[in-house]
Amino acid sequence: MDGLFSINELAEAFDISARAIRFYEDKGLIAPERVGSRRVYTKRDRGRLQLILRGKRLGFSLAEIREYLDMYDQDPTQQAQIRLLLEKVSERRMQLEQQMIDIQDTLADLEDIETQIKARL
Amino acid sequence: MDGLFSINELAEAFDISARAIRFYEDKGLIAPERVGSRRVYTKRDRGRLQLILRGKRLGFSLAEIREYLDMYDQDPTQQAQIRLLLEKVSERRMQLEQQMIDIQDTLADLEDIETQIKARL
DNA sequence: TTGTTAGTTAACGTATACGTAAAGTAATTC
DNA sequence: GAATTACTTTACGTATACGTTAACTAACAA
Repeated sequence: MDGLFSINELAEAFDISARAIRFYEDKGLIAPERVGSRRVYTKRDRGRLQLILRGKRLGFSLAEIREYLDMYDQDPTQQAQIRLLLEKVSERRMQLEQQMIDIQDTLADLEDIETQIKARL
Repeated sequence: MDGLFSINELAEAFDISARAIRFYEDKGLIAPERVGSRRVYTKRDRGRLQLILRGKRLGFSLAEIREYLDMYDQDPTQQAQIRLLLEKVSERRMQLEQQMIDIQDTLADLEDIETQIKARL
């Protein structure tokens, strides 16, 4: 309630499994404090998790996401790394644009099929 | 030259490996004729391959793509299946829209970082 | 004290989509 | 005829991202 979360609270909030969250920890993407053996997540941890999930939706691998998170943690003046990220995002945008075209093509195909069906009625 | 292609011609044309094309055949997505033991692809096979690759770009699994290809082959008046496909495509569109938002958010973050970097100079 | 709930670690299992030898064949070139 | 090119099948290997037991612990309730 005071800005701290349990693993299951976060899992529910983001609609992922607790197992997944532990897996991200195994891979070094997130590192919550412990109270005894239990994981306790701060607001900042929560933000990191959100970044992880966004990265995933963008199609990046966990290894890539880890690099970017590390980058965020370190000196933000490392322009070379920022440029690398910008490039990756740019690549992803191009893929997205291709996907939009694919979607449009597919929808056009579906319309053709529908038209044919209706013509038969 | 007369509308027939070898596996490597198709591989080169679509910038994928011949191994991938054989794999799609293994999975029942495509079934080229044989001349002796060698695969020979018609224009229609080529069209199927294009559909396969489009499906992949759209994020569908080979198993799903196979279903849709089978659907194309069968009686196109099976409206229930057409509706299923329309639904799937609609789902994908929603995912795409979320991705667009993710991209925009990420770009906004990157701009913030760039701004901070420039402020330090 | 005995559940019950909520968490933990460890480790093997799974699905997808190919990559990568290995070993063989068929047709063409020298 | 030997070599080269272009294929072929078979089959094991690989990476990613978790799922799924299994077995245990700590805290609180009945």
